[in-house]
Amino acid sequence: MSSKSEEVPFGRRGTGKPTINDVARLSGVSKKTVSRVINRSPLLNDETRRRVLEVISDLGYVPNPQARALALRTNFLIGLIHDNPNAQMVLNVQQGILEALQGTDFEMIVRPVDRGSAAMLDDVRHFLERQRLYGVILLPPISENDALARLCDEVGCRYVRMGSAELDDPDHMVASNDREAVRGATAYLIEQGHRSIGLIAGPHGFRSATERRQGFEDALAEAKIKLPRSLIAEGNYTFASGLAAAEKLLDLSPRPTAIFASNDEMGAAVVHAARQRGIDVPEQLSVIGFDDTPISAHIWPPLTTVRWPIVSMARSAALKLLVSVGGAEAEADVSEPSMFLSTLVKRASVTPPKT
Amino acid sequence: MSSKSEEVPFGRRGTGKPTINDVARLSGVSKKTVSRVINRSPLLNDETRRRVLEVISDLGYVPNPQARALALRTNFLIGLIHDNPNAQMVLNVQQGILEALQGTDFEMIVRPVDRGSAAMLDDVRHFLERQRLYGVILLPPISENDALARLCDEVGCRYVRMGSAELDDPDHMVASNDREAVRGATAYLIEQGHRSIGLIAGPHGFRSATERRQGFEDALAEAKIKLPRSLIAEGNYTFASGLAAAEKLLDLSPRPTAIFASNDEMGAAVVHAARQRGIDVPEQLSVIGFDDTPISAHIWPPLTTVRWPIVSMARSAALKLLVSVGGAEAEADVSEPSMFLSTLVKRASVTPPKT
DNA sequence: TATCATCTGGAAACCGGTGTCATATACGAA
DNA sequence: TTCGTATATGACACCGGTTTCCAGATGATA
Repeated sequence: MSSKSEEVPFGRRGTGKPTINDVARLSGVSKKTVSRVINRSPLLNDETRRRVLEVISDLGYVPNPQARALALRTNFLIGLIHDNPNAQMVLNVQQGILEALQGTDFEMIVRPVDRGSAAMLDDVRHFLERQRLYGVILLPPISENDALARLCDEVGCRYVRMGSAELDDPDHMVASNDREAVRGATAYLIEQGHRSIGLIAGPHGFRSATERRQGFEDALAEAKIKLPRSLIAEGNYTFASGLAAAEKLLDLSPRPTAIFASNDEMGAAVVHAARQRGIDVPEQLSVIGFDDTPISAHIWPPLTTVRWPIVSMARSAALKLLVSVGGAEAEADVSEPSMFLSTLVKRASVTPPKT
Repeated sequence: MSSKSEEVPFGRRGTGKPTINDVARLSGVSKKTVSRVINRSPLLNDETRRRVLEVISDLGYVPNPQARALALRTNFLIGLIHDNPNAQMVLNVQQGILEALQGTDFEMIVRPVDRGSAAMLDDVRHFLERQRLYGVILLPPISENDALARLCDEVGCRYVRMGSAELDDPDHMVASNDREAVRGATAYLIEQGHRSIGLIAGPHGFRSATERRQGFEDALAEAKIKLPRSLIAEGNYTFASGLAAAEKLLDLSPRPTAIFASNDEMGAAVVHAARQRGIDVPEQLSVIGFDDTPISAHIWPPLTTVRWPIVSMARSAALKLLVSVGGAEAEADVSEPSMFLSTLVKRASVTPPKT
């Protein structure tokens, strides 16, 4: 004994857990039958099923996910691939996914990626090929990358993209109607009497940015309001970039009486910049954000914003992936919705302009 | 063909990937030898190793993690168990863990739990037993639950607890010196001339709350300042609870000239409540928060706060779990640090009192 | 040169499930 | 009574690695 082993000991640990063989032996059936019970095969004798279930329950038997993963050539993990800098949004998405996974055997694995990196696609490919995930959910903005979606197809990994507009066929997509929502929010500002409205757009090349900008322009066009280019500033969804953009707009003269920011971080930055300049919000400047993340309710004044149903979208995305599982449950073939509507949340940051 | 299969088709998908057998055949050695190469066994002929590595590289062979997990009786997943409501903090922890896992074969799996639920421990036990995680990281506040740590021991799962004070032996713990940090922050307020300082404490029963409160009391005691109970209000780390607590303190008369909030959310709430009452921060009220989450820099005025090195702590926690892996690397036995120091970040929310 | 310890590498079992296919029983029809 | 035919179950190989155990090769020592 204690003969020095050839190999490094690594992670070995004994496990005293009951296996499918134990269950089979004790209930006097074969492994395969136990497997059938576990997988809810419809071809079983009720009496047999009952007996096996009883033994399973007595033993506290739990099937080994690793063994299943090996045999089925896919594990029970849903991956979340994202490069989103907004913590609240990422966490909301995680929450939505986990809600969907609740009660199933699936778990969630998180994988941030670096859009900037040239090796990004290779990294993801390596990741997907190694892990043999059941499926992945792509969070914007990286979800807008078509090459990534193609890659998933290529390696045979199910995927659902979350987005601000249609990106793909509904089976692979969950989206919100950003354009229409922003149109509505902007129209609200116009209703209130604003005519000089600034836009802090999202970064160039982002679908969400384009959609929101178009919604903004739609509303102005409807009201036949001209939009000088100077009233559009670009940010990249961070507070800091929003600050810079806000400063540009607030230094204009005449100054816009309202600003629509393409997300709450940048909206909060507008409020911040205004305060630094002694401009009162909302008395002298109305502000609307987008997302309805907690920050919008926590700053003063609380931000009027567009509520983006991100948790529901994420839940739906995860459920889309799981469809075709469930087997026996046959949870009706009510397919998950693919399009979600955003709504305007009116808070204190908007009033009619003084003029 | 198309004979209706007995079983549900489930997740099967063909995989055309090279296996260890292919590698063995092509390089003219046995599976075991390939396995030795992969696991960096020191007992190999260099020539053999070279040849095998070449074939591996040619084939683009990647070992199947599911098969390894089955054989080794542990997978390559690190779990993050948390019940923390602060998105930024959870994400920071995820970031730290992922930094540590970078370049290894490990992935991170996230598991939020509900402290309130009576079934919490059973849920976690089930989760750990099923998944056979390599190890888990426990985030506060749930990390302070000793029963949870015992449970990990019991099911044979490595764990590291993150905390605000020593919770356990250093092998299972990464902590910060909250008490001393808060003492310093409070001393700073006292230096500035404040004598009537309010505290918004964390929720009763939380270690972090106790530590921070004690640090606060330490500083006052050192300066021989009496602390009436009315100057202490309790929140539960959320913005809303901070608002209620702040209102209580701000309605006092005489009103405190400074408030220490046990986290940034509640600190931001103090600023918010002050503004609602027309109290100027920092002219009429100084505020200090804790954590240095982004919100502290984004509100106006930016919050002086205690920087909690949460990313480093999380990274260190993950590295602690991975110790004993690495095998050949033998990355020196420099053990990961267990205690981290928090530092005061001075921003605009503190000035000497006017009086 | 004979002997023994040390390397090196292979065959086969194993981890714990699943698929395929064959078989045994039950039952209705010819 | 004799066949299908459907239902219920089992034997066995397989997923892709790791480990045990053993044997041949090598080199040092007597």
